[in-house]
Amino acid sequence: MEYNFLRIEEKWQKFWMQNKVYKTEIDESKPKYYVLDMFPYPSGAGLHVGHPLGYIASDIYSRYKRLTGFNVLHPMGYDAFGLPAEQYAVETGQHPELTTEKNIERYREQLDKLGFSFDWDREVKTCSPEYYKWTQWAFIRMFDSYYCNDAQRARPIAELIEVFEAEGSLRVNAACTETLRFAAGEWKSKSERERQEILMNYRIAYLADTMVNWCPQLGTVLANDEVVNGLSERGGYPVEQRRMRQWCLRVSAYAQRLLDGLEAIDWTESLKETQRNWIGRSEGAEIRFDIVADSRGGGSKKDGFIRVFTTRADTIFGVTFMVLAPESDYVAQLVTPDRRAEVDAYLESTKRRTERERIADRRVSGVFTGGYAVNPFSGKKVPVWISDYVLAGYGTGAIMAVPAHDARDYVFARHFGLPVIPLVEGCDVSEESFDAKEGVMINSGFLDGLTVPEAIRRAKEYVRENGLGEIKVNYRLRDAIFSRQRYWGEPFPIYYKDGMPYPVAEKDLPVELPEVDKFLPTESGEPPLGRAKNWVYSPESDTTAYPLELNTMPGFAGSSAYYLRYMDPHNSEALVSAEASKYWRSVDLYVGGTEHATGHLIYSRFWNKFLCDSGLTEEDEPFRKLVNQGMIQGRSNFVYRINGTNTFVSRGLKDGYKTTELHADVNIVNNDILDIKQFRTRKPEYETAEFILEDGEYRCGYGVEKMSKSLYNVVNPDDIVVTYGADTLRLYEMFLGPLEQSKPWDTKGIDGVHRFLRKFWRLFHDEEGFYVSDEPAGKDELKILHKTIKKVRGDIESFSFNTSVSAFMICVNELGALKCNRRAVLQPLTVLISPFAPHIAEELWHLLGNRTSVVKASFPEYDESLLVEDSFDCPVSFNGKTRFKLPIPLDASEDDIKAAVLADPQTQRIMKGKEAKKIIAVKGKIVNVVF
RNA sequence: GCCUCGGUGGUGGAAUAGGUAGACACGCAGGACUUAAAAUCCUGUGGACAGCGAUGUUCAUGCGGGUUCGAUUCCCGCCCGAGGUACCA
Repeated sequence: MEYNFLRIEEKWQKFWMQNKVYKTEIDESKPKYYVLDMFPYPSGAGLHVGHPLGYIASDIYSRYKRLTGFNVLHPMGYDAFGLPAEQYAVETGQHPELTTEKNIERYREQLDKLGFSFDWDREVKTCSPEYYKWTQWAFIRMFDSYYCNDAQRARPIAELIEVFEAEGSLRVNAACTETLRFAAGEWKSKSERERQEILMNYRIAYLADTMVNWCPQLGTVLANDEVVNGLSERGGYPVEQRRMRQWCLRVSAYAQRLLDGLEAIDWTESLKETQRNWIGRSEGAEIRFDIVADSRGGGSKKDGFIRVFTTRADTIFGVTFMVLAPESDYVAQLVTPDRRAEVDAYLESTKRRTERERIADRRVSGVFTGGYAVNPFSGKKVPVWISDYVLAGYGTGAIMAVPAHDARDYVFARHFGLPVIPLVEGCDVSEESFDAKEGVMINSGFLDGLTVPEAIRRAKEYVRENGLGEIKVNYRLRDAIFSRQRYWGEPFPIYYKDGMPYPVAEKDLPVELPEVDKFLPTESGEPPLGRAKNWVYSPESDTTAYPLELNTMPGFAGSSAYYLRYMDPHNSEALVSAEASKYWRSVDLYVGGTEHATGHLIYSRFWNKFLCDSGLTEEDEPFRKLVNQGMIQGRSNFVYRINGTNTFVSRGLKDGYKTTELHADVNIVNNDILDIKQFRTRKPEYETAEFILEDGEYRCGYGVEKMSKSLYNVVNPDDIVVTYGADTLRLYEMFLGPLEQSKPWDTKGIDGVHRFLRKFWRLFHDEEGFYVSDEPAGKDELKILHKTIKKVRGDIESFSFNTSVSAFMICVNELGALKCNRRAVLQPLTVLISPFAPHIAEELWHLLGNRTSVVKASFPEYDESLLVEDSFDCPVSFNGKTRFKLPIPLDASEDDIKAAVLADPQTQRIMKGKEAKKIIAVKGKIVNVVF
């Protein structure tokens, strides 16, 4: 009987669905295990063979865990809000909900063909109101919370109000935008609006005027991780800096916890490192430089000093000037009247440059303010400049410049002819700065003679002891900008009263996305929600219709807590019930791509920590172990058209001609040989094409590129499933190489895996049909089986699925050679392979006479005693080089082994009568003779 | 620039505690079955040299050193590739 994979796969997919074989419930009698895939954004292009790679791996692991006695939660859903659907809507007028729904259907169809063991009853879609109700709910919790630095956790904002009422803000140590100082009496005398403004300074979800990444083409602001090299991640449009009032999340309050949390989780070192870089902790000192009074500009109103942050307090004696960011508040204090015109011109010119231009064009620019400040260590007066190489958003937006020991300051100093004072003995600063933290200090007063690390420590102590500033830790991580001027996203549960935002009552959630006539901004420049009719809210006992927020939430809002919702997806009372949260706790294994390292994976960890502070989640970290699957790239094929003709020349002959390289659809190329007949049908102009062949064939060139429609290298999983079956596709994707590694898809190797499945099938069949023998298994057969069980168990635990597939192939080849058809061997082997190739396993499992699904079986154990040999083919080496193998009894002593080796005629031939100087015998491993 | 991970046959890749380098598969070559093709099965397959031959010799895991009886594996210094990050003070 033939292996009819199409019939088998259809049959069992139907069976699994109808019987809800993969439905999961809380079961206290079993240990839980939570396996999660990063849910996909359902794009219009559908899945290509690269997408399911991670899903296959996680499915294998889930099935394995189930077979080893775990209650496995393995859900799937859709990250359904997003820009492409909205842009498509703008172009076509179709509601994004419709296109999204259509795409989801298509995704589901494709996924269903691959035999995944998802519990589809738990499906979530971020765009459904039942789901985003809880995104909105979490946002309100953040709005109603502040971060207490003493307790290192979020607390209700009501507690903060109590403190303000009792004693004012002086003893409050909370994460905030600006440190405010007021007494209880002052608080009490403030108006409602003033109080709300003060509280906004502390809320974890807060509204603030900040510098944001504004993308004019997209008409929206973007978070830092959505900007790559000054261009928008989506679309690649220029991004500029703008000051706007936006919702933000106080992620920076969690910087240290996000950093510390990395220690305890099982992620790859490189991913942790990426996050550490992104968080960017640096230890240093914040030092005050007094502004020289008579140089002060007219606009001086407050402090009279400039704060700077530095990690190199030791270099303070080398400060020859200071620099302010153009957007810095200090600018107004320092500009002298005679410099005003020039400074204004400079500020104007920097404002016009986009971030991209600043990066691309690093020419030195700057302007002197006319003002001076005093070095608190040396008492020396230094000029204060403005330049766009200092960033407003990091540290204090002002720096002390030490040109001798900082490359950027050096370039600036040389350009404007400012002095450079070397501070390290023997360093040469004639050509470039000396940035290394090594050497012995000079020209540095009381720091002279200390090494650099000693000097850093000493200088920081001096700052603290003399009240010149404070020792401080700075983070690069900024608060997340949480507003988007878009339609297709979660609406904010916020309304405005007297210009101040208030949260919608919990009972009125979700605030559903309203209908609009067009998905574009309004004529007055408001976001698309400005077009909605009746977009207002009336809180209880107030009949006034207050306007609702016009912005929507960004893409990462919906993906930040979806793993919690899967635990209890239909709960209308809570994001997740206490019972479900206590049982499932957190994700044990998370599989997905690295591209989310500084986006989703930071936001999710932040979101989870916030919910954990409120007692809603059990674990501080959401994803205990994370595996990054590599990208499957496309393998493109090329044809070479001779310039100015319609003649195509084969790869091997193309060097004789001037040709243009064109993509050929990989689906009409086999082993790099072009199907000319099909090629002619692809484009009208190809119909009459001529070909210069080699050996009667047209050979294509190839290259590895991203898998994309426009490059004609997309391979569709549906096509593979039809020709080879889902089990073959699953095995082949795993066989392709290590999971974490990126690799090009090349269909030609798939035959080997398909052949293996047919051989496997044949073990259970003779000419008549299904036949297995009930005779006891032979020793050799059991040994093959148990060797494979041991190998596959180890491989799955370490995610080395590629070598498991090899182990299966070896096993089936060896059993085939023995003509093994014993049930005692084939039954456990069926269970063993079922995580990888579930359809064929299920079919064989039933043919073997089992009534239940193979999912309910137990993963086979191996018997070590069967694997032990009584003798061992010991490799014998001479001077480290292995020459032959000698069977040696395992119980032989080392002396016996040495004697046996020396007595062997082959040894005598190789040594040609020479004396052995030394013999090393490692039992069970090797013998090495040195002569 | 800094950080992380890699570099093994014609190709994808094995070698999961320093111990037979190249498992398994693709491709290729030869053979069997077949009127033929497909499918299937068998054999060979890192390079060089020697031999009719079984076989033997020798070189090989990016390059150069080191530790070791023995290094793809550990250490030092380079080269190359991929990814992350970058006026972050």
